[in-house]
Amino acid sequence: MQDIKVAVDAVVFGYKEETLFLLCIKQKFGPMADSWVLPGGLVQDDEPLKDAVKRELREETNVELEYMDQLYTFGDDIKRDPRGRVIAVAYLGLVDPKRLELKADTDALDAQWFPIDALPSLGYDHELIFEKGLERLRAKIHYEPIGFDLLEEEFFFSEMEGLYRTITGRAFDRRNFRKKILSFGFLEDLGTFRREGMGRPANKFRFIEDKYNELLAEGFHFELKFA
Amino acid sequence: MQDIKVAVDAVVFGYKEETLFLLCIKQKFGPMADSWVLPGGLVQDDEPLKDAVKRELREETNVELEYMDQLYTFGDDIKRDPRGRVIAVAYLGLVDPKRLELKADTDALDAQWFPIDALPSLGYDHELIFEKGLERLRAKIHYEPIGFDLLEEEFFFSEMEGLYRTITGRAFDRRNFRKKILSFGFLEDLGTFRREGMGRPANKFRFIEDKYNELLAEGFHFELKFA
DNA sequence: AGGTTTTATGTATATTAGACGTAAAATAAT
DNA sequence: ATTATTTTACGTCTAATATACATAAAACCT
Repeated sequence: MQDIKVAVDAVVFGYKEETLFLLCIKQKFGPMADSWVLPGGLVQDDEPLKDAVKRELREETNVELEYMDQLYTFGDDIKRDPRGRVIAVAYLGLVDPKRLELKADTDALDAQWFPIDALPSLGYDHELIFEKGLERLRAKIHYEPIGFDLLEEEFFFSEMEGLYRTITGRAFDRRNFRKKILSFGFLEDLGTFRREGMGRPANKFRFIEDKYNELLAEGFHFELKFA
Repeated sequence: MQDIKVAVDAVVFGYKEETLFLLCIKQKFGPMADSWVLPGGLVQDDEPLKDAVKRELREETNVELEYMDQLYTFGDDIKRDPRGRVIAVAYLGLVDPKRLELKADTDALDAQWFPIDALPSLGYDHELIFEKGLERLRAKIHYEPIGFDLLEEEFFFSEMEGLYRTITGRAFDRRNFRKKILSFGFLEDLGTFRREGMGRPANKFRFIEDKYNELLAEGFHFELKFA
């Protein structure tokens, strides 16, 4: 008779002011009580995996995410959980943190965004899971338009630029970047807006998902390189 | 108390003469006895996931694969297994079928390669898993040099061409394809060999993994497009 | 009014992708 | 044995794309 437990964990990234954040909770119960860990927990017998992550995320952080991507299943290390054999199916989520009201809910002592270069030490093997999530994010940014999930619905081009610079860690030419993105044709130009501070006013843009899907159907292939 | 079982399944592709093959077994026991399914089975309590797939593959088909890639974890459909809640961690493997001696081993009635466009109907949700594997294979062929796992150690360029034509389903220019691949610099030219049948004798080539890894370290990025 | 900052747009050049031409080395046909 | 046919090998020209770089416009600051 098999005795293996199945858990789900969420690697949720947020972006704000040139910084990437990871969503963490302080655990209330169990062997890692008072440690920071990724949101997550055991799957219920009659619950699809993807519903389980969403539920845990809601219960522990009050964050609602309509869509998360399956990231990786961690099950090679027999002792990754001190309580016994547990495999974890990890999911990757992206949000603009301004859209969400964070609060430690029923199942957690605290919930907080940490800048990824100033993380607390994480319990279990969750640093490994985080690393895998970051790696995936950095890969995906090149071939899927996921950046828009991390920005506000309406954004200035320089904000998008900053996001890509932050995630890739590379400097690139603003003008060529803008030209490239606009050439895709899935951004709507919302016209000029005053910005706080100095400089010429800038145009805001919005990602048109329908247009993107239409392009995909025509064989379009999103791709960005940052030499 | 959670009651979920954990299984592993293997999507193993082989290539021969312009055809892609899928490795299947005829199940001996259980609700799917006498059905064709993917090799796989329940994970043992003290067994890493990756060891479990390799073990099942060996026990059921006599196939030894040193490396398999995690593909996807199937756990959203509560009733994917009629015996109860089972989630399956699927792995993707690639081999040159000529290198392996196939035989139904202890745990299977039969083991066989099927051309992917002439598959028997598969038990459980294994057609779904196969589809996911095929999709991943077709994606990977564009950005990782996985083709060489499916070819013999030493191969003619036209064989590689046929493989890429088969997997992508597209015609492309032989001359430009060859030029592109050779420009990468990870193939060793083994000189000219007589071929059976007509035509000018051709050079054999070999994939130099060390050279490829060296290139990766220098920032090289494998990429092929088939417009 | 002149300097600074940020945005908007354009152009010239280098690099790469794609289309295509032809010769060489083997077998097959007459 | 000479000529076609098949397959490979190698090269060239052109179009498309990426990269580097120039300049003007619109705001704020002094």
